[in-house]
Amino acid sequence: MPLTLENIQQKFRECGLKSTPQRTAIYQALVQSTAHPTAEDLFAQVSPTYPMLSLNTVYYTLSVLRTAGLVLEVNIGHDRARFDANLSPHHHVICQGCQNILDVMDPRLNRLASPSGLPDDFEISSYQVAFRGYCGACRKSKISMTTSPSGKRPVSS
Amino acid sequence: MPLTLENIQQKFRECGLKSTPQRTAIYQALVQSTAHPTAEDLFAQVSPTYPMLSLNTVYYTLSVLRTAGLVLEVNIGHDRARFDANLSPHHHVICQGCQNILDVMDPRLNRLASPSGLPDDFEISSYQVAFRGYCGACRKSKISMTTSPSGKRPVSS
DNA sequence: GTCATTGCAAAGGATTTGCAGTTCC
DNA sequence: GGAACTGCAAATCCTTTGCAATGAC
Repeated sequence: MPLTLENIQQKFRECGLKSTPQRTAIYQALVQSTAHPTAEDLFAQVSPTYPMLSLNTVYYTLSVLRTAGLVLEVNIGHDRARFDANLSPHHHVICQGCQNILDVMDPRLNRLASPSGLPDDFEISSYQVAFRGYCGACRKSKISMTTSPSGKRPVSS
Repeated sequence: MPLTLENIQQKFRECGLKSTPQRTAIYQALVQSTAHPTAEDLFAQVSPTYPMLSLNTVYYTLSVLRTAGLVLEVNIGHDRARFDANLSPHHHVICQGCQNILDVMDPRLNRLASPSGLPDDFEISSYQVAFRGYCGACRKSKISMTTSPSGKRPVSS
């Protein structure tokens, strides 16, 4: 189902959040994206529609939505925080070339056995698998890099 | 086997790295730790022995060792970077209370099937499972917090 | 009307960079 | 001797905080 503005506003109300244009736009942008955008990505995406929007508001909004349980922080590495509105249990694949993150919905991964070798009193509540590798495009660059006589990296941006 | 200074220095030589007292001390501290320390942790640990050591050097050394493949960056969340000299394939458990990281060596986790639903041309090269939960000590605090009439958090530091 | 939300500016913390002096090979 | 390494300081980047003005309910 497409998430209409009414859907979003109702969702906010259910969570006890005020519904403002900025907040709605930020959440909508996140819901519509599968790219696990950063705060700045969202800012760039919503900014054209709301030129007055400040990056600070994006951070604030994301922290509110995260506290309300409407979005998750998906952190790959310790660099900038990335966000995800996909709340169903899933895992991620990260391309080590372009740093893009894809969702992995494979249900087999949701049935891993508890790991052995932990202290008895450690209680596992959740887990996530992070696959790393190279997407098609980045593999091509890698190959041309490897075979290139100069050994130089292809232009990356 | 205990990693002697000679072992370390030979390792450095094999990787084409110069062997300096600071570098050796930093690497040794990391090898001897299972706590996945941050750069600052290592700085604090080595500092007493090398009072002239600068935090910058720790960062520089860690990046050199990482490039050489002698240490791995283990990033849980997007906060400060944490490092690990344990190169054998393993996974991690993170306590959401104290943020401590434990190694999980369960070999079953090293045989996960490739996930379904990926683009055909995506090549997975590795993966890591990050378990989250609460260690014994933090579970106790949680329970006492939950049952405490005031609902206040126990003093955390 | 009240309180959450917003925007702006400034602070904060982790990490990187520039550069001169030193040390290892 | 030359290149890599070190230390210090300053810069950078992402994120948070303070505060006054605005807007939702």
